[in-house]
Amino acid sequence: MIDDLTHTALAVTKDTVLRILNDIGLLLELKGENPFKSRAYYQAARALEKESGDIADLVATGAISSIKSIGPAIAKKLTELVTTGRLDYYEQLKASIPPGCIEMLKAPGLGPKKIHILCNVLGIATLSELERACRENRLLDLPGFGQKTQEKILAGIEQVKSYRDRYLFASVAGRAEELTGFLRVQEGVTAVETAGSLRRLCETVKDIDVVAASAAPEILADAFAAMPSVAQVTAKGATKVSVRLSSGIAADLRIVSPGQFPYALHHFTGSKDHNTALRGRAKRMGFKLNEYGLFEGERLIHCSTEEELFGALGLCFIPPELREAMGEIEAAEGSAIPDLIDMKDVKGLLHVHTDMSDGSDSLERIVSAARAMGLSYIGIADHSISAAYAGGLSEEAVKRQHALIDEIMARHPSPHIFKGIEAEILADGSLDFSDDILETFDFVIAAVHSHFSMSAEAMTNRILTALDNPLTAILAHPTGRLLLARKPYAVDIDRVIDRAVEHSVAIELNANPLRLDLDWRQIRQALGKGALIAINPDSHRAADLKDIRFGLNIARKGWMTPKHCLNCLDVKEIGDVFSRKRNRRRKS
DNA sequence: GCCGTTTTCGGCCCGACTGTTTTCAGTCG
Repeated sequence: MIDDLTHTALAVTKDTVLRILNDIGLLLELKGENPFKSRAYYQAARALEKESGDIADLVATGAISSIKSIGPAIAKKLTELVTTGRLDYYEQLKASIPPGCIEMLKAPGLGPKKIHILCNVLGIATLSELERACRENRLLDLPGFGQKTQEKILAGIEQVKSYRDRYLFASVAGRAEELTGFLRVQEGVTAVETAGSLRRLCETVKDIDVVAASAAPEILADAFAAMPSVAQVTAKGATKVSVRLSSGIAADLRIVSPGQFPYALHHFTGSKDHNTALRGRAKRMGFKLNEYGLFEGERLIHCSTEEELFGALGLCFIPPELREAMGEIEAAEGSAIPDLIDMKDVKGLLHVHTDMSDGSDSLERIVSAARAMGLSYIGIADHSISAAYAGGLSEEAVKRQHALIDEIMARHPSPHIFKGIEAEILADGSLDFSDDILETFDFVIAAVHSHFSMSAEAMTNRILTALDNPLTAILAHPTGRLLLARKPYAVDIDRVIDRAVEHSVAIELNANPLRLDLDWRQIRQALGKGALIAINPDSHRAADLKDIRFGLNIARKGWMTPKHCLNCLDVKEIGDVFSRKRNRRRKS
């Protein structure tokens, strides 16, 4: 997806090349070009992604031309891009399409064809122009458009607008680290921390909040405002500097004295509701709490860390991710803050795609990545036969994959490879492979990927039916949401959780930074009902196994401990869990 | 734009749904 059209090529990495190829595909679609031409660019990106070699070497040696799906035209463009750092064709293409048209793609129900018509017939170039045209009923006369379409587009625009100026945690966390790294080495600085929703590990964030302690605040404020990544300084004073970075996100720096740092860090971490509750507690204890300190009358109660601040209020330390006014203060009072799950507790990863369906890395590469991460097992789960769009596995392909897994395990016993499948939950709740086939897997993940617009009642019954299948071990991404892009489908999640608990089906916490589904609020709810959660990467590249960290963030935010997590079981224990599933089917 | 034992042109992965049509195009996953 095009999110940064101001790209100026510096070092051309493989990721940049892939992004540009995909952008070209998208731009060609928006121009109304031959759809197979744009598909050729998407295919070239996919093919290149699977190549392990360095992109510069592939170009230098001419090996780029021998990659299937990269013909003479694309090879020439890639050579220009890698050797000069710029691709003229791409720049011209970008310049020929209003950025507003690209934003329109984010509205559900609007695709390249319709956008092409809107731009060329009505001359619409921005989202607000499109909104006005809808309200003036100007879409009704266009070929292929009607009342319903116009209403759907209007609803889509509302959705896009509501997501504007929000960012995925994963796309911001790295930038925040760069920023704090830069600030830490400035003159006079004694402490720097990210605060706000980012520190609370929220799934999406509005801006980057940073708190710094410095003996020389003016120098730090100047340095921050002058960072190369700053596009615009929106406010600048002695204690607060606000900027907009060239990537579009806003960043706020608060500068305090070293002695004020723990109070300010706590204050700017929030949440607002947590702060309100904590201030109330302080007041009842005869104190006053604000960003500058904890006071008894005029006297500052000295705290050099957040731990000491909580201690002064009769509480044990509350991890930032729990500060949502959801019972953490009461828990901290009774020293009942749980020992939250961590990467060190994770023994293996399930729900991993390979290049046999829509992943881009081979099984061997994924297994060696898992080995390098120190995992003791990995659970392969490619798409099943009905997921045609994702290269779902046929029965024959399943047999081939199982033979390959046996062969790899014979050579390398560790990590252990569990044979799984991400089976489609069809509209009636049945799974798309027969139970006889499903039984040949170690575990079955059941997933909804179609028919999203059912009624809540129908969707709930559909999922309950899938949970009733004795072979279902895990329910994938239970609400189907895509953060900042698609709302969850209508479903009674309470009943789903109850049934999953009843049948000992683990509920997935999908760690893909776009999904993070089940939501952390519902995780907490599920844990209360005794649910077991599987934190799954749903990875499509070997490198994406590391996305597990985003899932762990959300798990912690949902008060999860290792005992709540399926993949914190060791290889023997989880193998037993899977065996019991298959035995239950044989008995039933 | 890519590909090829159907080989230099003509096809390229597909099924369901929706809204628009009166047999189909666009979108989605």
